[in-house]
Amino acid sequence: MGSMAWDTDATREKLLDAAITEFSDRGFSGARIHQISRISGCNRERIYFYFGGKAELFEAALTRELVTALDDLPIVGSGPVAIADFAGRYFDLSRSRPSLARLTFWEGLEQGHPVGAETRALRAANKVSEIRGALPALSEAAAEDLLLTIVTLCHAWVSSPNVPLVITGTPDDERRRASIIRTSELLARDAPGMASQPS
Amino acid sequence: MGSMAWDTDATREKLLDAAITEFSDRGFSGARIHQISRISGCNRERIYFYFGGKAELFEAALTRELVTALDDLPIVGSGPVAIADFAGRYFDLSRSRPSLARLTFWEGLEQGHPVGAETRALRAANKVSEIRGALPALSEAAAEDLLLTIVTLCHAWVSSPNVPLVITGTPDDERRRASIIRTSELLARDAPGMASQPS
DNA sequence: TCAATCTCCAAACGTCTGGTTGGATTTGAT
DNA sequence: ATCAAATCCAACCAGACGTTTGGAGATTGA
Repeated sequence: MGSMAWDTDATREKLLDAAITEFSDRGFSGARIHQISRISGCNRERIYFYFGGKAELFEAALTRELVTALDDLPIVGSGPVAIADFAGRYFDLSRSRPSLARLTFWEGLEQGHPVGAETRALRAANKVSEIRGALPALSEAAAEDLLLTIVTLCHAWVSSPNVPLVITGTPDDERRRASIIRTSELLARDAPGMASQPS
Repeated sequence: MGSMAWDTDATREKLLDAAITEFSDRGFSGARIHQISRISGCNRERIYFYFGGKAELFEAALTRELVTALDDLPIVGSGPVAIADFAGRYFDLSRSRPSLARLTFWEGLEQGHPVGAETRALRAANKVSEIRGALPALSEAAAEDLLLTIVTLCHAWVSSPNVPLVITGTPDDERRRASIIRTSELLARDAPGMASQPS
């Protein structure tokens, strides 16, 4: 009758959420299946039923978190300031959802091969197009380099806190945000026709 | 006098070298004590004799690799070009000894607290002074930000290859090197008092 | 209602892990 | 030759790990 069957989707979601948390905190090797089941409130066995194993769960968690990365961050307006604005919003996103940056680094350090490479490459390419739309003077390669620099700086800030700690003392979010924004703007301004370019 | 009984220092060194390799490759959780003993050629038990345990060996390996980081990389000359040159050499160093960058990220992601913080802070401060010596127009904070940006970009390039892969396709060392150098130079030029920047 | 099906869970399994131990073997000094 | 220290080695330990299993309880269709 009307009453709902088992809420199997909710179980999957709870497991995925817990997996994202645990894998983001401790990486693949450090994550514990027992801990994921504990914080999800589900039984350990459900992981194997729904996902197959630890490795597959890692992939599923990674996919879910990474694929939607650049989506909600359009570049509005045009010119270097629009790029700087985008960088600021990407910084804020990385700050508010550090699992994205951390999972990215875990993936690179532990796993090696990127999951969902095609999808991510596609979204990255779209973002590069957006950048070039806002900065027609930029070459394709320069736009890629710029996006890579912005993403790298934001990710590293949230996932590698001790380098900042050692260099600048107590980390200061606002200050770093301003620095990254400034860097992005300078790079955006550094286009052929606006200044002399490196070969 | 003369010759020593057993070359105990060599044993320590072999263990440390192997530990650096293994920890750099797989991180703390992923590294296997058995593997370290294997590639060092020493017995597993020697690790506990000399270092106490896995955690202490990790600290020792990290210390040895990180503390000497910025030492052999003086800033020669002055002006933005000197900074760009430094960035290029730091890039080359990171490329040729990736364990430095990787261990730094492992430390940040897994461990949290920086090992040898005081020593590293001191050397970083020295480097900041050097930068300011080459660029008197830069404020202390700006010099710190600049150093942090250079180090971050170089480290991330060698330890997080999939972001570049997804954004630019096949990674190109020379191209990235040029991009980081250009970024450093732009940042170095962006100082109060240098209102207009000729290239 | 009955039986089939699905979700969940507790317990168990086999393996691997970091770490320990005791003794055999090597080495240089005396 | 003898001694002591350094090393190796094999076995062992207890705990943690990822994974599997057997069945209990809930749900559904007839």
